[in-house]
Amino acid sequence: MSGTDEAGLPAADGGGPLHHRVPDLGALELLLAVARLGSLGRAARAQGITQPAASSRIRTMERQLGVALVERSPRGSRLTEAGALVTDWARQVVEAAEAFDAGTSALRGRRDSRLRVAASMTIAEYLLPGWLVALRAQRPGTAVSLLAGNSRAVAERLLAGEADLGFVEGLDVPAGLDTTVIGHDRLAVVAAPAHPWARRRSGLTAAELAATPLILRERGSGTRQVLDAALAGAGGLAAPLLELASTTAVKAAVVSEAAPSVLSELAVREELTARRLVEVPVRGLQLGRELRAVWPAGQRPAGPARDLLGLTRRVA
Amino acid sequence: MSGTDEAGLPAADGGGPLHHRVPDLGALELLLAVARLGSLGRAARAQGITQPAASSRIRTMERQLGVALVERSPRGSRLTEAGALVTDWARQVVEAAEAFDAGTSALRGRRDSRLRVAASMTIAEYLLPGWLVALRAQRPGTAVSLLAGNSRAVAERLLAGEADLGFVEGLDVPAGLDTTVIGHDRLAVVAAPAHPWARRRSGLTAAELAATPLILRERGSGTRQVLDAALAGAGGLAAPLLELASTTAVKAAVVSEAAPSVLSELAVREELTARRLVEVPVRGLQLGRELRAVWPAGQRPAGPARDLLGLTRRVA
DNA sequence: ATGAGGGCATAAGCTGGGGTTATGAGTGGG
DNA sequence: CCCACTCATAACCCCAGCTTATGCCCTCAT
Repeated sequence: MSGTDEAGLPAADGGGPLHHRVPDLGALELLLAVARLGSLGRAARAQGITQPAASSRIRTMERQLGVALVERSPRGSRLTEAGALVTDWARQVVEAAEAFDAGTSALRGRRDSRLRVAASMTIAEYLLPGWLVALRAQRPGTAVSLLAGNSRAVAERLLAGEADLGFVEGLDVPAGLDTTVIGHDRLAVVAAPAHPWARRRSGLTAAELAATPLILRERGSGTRQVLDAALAGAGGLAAPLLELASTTAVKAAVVSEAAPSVLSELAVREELTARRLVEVPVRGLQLGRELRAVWPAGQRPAGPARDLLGLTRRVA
Repeated sequence: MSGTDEAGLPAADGGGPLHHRVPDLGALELLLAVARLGSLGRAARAQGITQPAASSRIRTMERQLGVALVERSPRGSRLTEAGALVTDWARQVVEAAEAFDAGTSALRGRRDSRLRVAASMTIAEYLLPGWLVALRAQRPGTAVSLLAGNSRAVAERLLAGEADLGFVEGLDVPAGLDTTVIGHDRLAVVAAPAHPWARRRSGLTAAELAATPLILRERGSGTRQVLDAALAGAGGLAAPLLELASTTAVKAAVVSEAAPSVLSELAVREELTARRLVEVPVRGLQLGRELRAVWPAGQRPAGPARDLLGLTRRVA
């Protein structure tokens, strides 16, 4: 796939595979329950297991992590100081798992679901799972099905009556659809921290960016489309150094190949805060784009589609 | 703890406990390996298991999710379209788990670690794990120990020689320490989507905010400190409606109790994109604060401390 | 005082998911 | 045409995590 080869670099983390050093989801959920409920027994009941099971599980986790997490007393259990910290990190994992669950559930429900959503890749990857978690919290019964594709595919599904609500990023508003802006995204020029551009506080010029071979998604992706348009005035985009199929492959290539790329802000948020990637400012270039909800012209969204639309307004 | 009671509301998600519907970390890692390496067998070897085990595991996962993830052929395996999407969501979970691992490893290493870091709560919760993952990727051998506390505690540790590098947010630069700004954070006024403030596009005035009883962290937290200072000119902060010990408890209370709060942008990023919370703009109020690295005056960071410092520059 | 009740720990026993080895069957390149 | 690679199936094994059954400790109300 990309330039990264697993056999070559042994995972780059500290020791064996991750799941030997991280408790499983059940244990993390249990820990959250203990934090919330203040007692192993109650937490156990909440998780549908017995108290000894919970006790043992927490103990195992403490041994595995080498840290005391809960302070047991005859009147209940409270989190240790370290336990509070661990619990917060655990919550991040559980929330990611919830998003995973929401996303995959939507993927499973094929035609029969009550709300059929079609979304572009970036939105499906980074935004939709969060929305679905929120939707589920608000309207627990709603069954959602998801179809991911580019703008054209989304439009086709909607017009064919095979989807109730769509989400696209990009500049074009497909014909025959009504639309509303739900937020904004921005493309960011990113480079590995070791790349010369990473030190440029002053920023690039648009011409400089246009002249540099980049690592990019393949032509036709929404991201690529916006970039092409933005750089049309600056001499047009240089031939890409590498064209890859997935955003993730691009990110991996940027990190390792030491060539820059342009990616959605949403896609690189994590990498930027962890400094695996660095954003390079570009002077005088508009790389913003609108995130839009779309639906068949005239058919104002109702029912679950309306609920979801309400949730997504004014993001980013 | 807060207003949320598990016995009352049954978890608010779709069905049974999460870990019955989400594959465990091992399976997710395996899926990522398959995506990266293009073959079940290679992925298996990379994970240190045998090919049949990998085969069975992926198959189990496909049954569990009800979606075909990989397309098997005699020349390898490629991801399905759905599989690519699932893999991306899986990656988010695995990355959260990596952060968990990095954080807890640091917590475990007590005194003997080579790099001893002291950090304020917000930074320890939301930023440090990501940095540690990056550090580990860059300098695999580094053993880090972590101590979390408020600004004063961080300063004490550094001055006592019990920590090599510290991170604080807030306005005060503790005496006897050298410091550099590594980024900026911003406090955000947040409310539940149902709260009247959530509809205010025009924004609040500072006086309005000051006059409203909020849900807050207890006095002494860095967040609270900044807020007090910022509202001193606007008549001072009203008596809080509720004072809670952890950021998470505050978030939960905001969602359920329908009273607003003021929290670090870092802490509510997830909730904002999922619209579990809504940010309310405030006119003419400076709620930014600097994130600073600190170390004992004169002792310029060297070795691993220098590495970590290099990683964290210019975040947010 | 003293029992009732909630909270945690320990012990013994079962079960199944996930691992292994061994093998077979399909496909494309030399 | 056979080798080298892929994946699937089968038979077996093991231990993580569950259960039930107990006991101790502490607190609070009678």
